[in-house]
Amino acid sequence: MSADTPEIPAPARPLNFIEQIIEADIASGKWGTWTQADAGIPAKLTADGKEHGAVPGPARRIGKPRIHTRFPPEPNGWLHIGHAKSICLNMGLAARYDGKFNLRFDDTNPTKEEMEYVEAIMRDVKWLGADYSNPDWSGGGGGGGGGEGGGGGIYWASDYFDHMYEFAKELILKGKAYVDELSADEVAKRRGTPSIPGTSPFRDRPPAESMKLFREMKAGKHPDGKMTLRARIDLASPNFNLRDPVMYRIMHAPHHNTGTKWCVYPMYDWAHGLEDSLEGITHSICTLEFENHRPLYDWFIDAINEGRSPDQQINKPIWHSQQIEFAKLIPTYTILSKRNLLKMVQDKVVSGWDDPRMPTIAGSRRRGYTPEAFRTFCEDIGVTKTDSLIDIGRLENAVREHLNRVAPRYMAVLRPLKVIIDNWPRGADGKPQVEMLDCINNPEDPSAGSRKVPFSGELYIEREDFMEIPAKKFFRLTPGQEVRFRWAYFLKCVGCDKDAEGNITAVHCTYDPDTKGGDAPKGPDGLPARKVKGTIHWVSAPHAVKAEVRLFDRLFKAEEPGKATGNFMDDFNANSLEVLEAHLEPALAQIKYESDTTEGFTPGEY
RNA sequence: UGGGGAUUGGUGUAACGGUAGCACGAGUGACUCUGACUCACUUAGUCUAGGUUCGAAUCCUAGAUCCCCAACCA
Repeated sequence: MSADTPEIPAPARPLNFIEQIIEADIASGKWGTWTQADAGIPAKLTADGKEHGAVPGPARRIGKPRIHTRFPPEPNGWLHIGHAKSICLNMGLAARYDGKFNLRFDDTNPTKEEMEYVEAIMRDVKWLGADYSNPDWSGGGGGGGGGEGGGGGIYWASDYFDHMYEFAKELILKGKAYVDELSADEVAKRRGTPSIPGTSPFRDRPPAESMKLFREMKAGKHPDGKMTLRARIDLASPNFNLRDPVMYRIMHAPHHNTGTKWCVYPMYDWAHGLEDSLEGITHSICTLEFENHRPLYDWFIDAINEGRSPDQQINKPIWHSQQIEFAKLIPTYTILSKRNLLKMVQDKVVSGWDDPRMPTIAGSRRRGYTPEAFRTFCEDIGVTKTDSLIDIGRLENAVREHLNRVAPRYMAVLRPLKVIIDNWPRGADGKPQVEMLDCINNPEDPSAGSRKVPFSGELYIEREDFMEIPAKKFFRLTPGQEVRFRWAYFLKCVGCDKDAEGNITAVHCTYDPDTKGGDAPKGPDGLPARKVKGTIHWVSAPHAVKAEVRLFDRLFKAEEPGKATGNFMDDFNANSLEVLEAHLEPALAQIKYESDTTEGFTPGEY
């Protein structure tokens, strides 16, 4: 990174529309540059009330265009793969422009939120690669060589409740907000229609009176639902979000962060822009359904800033972030709405939010998916404003592609069929001799090395790797055909045993000692003397370690569950889980029991 | 019905008045210590109808279809 060349990495693909906006912003200098003061993590109060000091940002960031994104989940459920798209987008932008990325909990509704979710979310965001707490975090990662990003820190909407309350009082004083005593039902009735304006008898209440009532609301003098604070905007607006939206409602409910300090809680529209503003977010990226809220987002900030001037010592204008909307992820063969995922967990049709079949990030992790795969996938599907249905196979492709590159290979037999090598040497006790063979761990990666695996005269192979009467183009084991047992020997099938019902119970083979290691003997020309068309995997029967293996199918049979009937459970796939007793090679079994990182492979865990 | 968005091969996404390209899928072939992977080739598209222009996916007009909005949810 030299001083005189642009820092922004060359795009590996066309810029998406948000990047185009950002490039234009940078060109115009819209958001200014990072200063010594704001390049790191500011001093703030943490959730437990303790203040921690400012953490300085890296020197390299100072003077560069200011790009600051955030991921603002409500902690009311576990993160799913749709959130992964948003996280990858936001942290990717921060990384690309060497800006900052905040994780912020949008915890404005204590009746729906729980610390269990907070912890799960932190785990998942971190796992995806966003080191939000490190001011000098280098995002982007290896391989593709992304830029360096910045951890902006972890934030809570609830930490801003005091600020929000003060701003609300300002709006009341300006006549831009009033306390309304209509019940929820009455508000709904009086909301009007697209052509008929809404009404409220309290709309012209004097500011002083609203102020008194608002203080009483905060002081806990009124029960839930008795009154609200509403923004005084436009009861005739064709955009219903502007028909005097509620800013505060009364909720006598304890909050995981603020305890019982508050009994009035801010609504999303009032809170969200302020959260972005207080954190100095430049680009507030959200999904398409908030497009109708953008005028309101802007209205609130403008309303606060009205009458403020940059020249003043205090009461300077507050930061005004830019909201940008993109289409959320809609994958095939699953559902993503938290409400429905919660229902599946509560109804126990899955084992929990992290059930490996769930479309959650935690479920994906247990299933063996990798963060790299998610990032590749998100790059692959792009960012647009078009509602598009994404084939879930594309995510699975990304996973396979990554795993194919890095995963060590072991052998396991899921549906065993015994193979007996008739000419394999046996000891005096009749037991087959054992030979330790070298098996390559990953043909794609020589540095992964090899392992020793026992081989003997009695093996297991997959049932489907043998056919007594072969189908056309069947290159595996069948009477008279020679195949390679991976990394072992060429074996030729000479027949099979059957039980009284005619089921095949064992296959008999002979082996060729000259093919040890799985290579055909070389002819005089130095080339292999003969070839086999098939290679199959195996485990040694006397050494095989038994394990329970769970095979996961898609949770839903339909491409778009619930589309036809409206009830997504109608498309639930009852056969989504198959439990097998499998036979593993000892090396694999060892790996499994030793490792606590290969969650998706631990026998007996599921 | 009112407001806000969207529409390019089977799917996803570029092209921002100047050759409709890329990826996935599919098909064919080659290669292969798993028929996987990899590689090569092929396949197929601008919602409709008008208009402006030398030239339109792109600009204009009209229409069609889909998504979002009338929680004291986010």
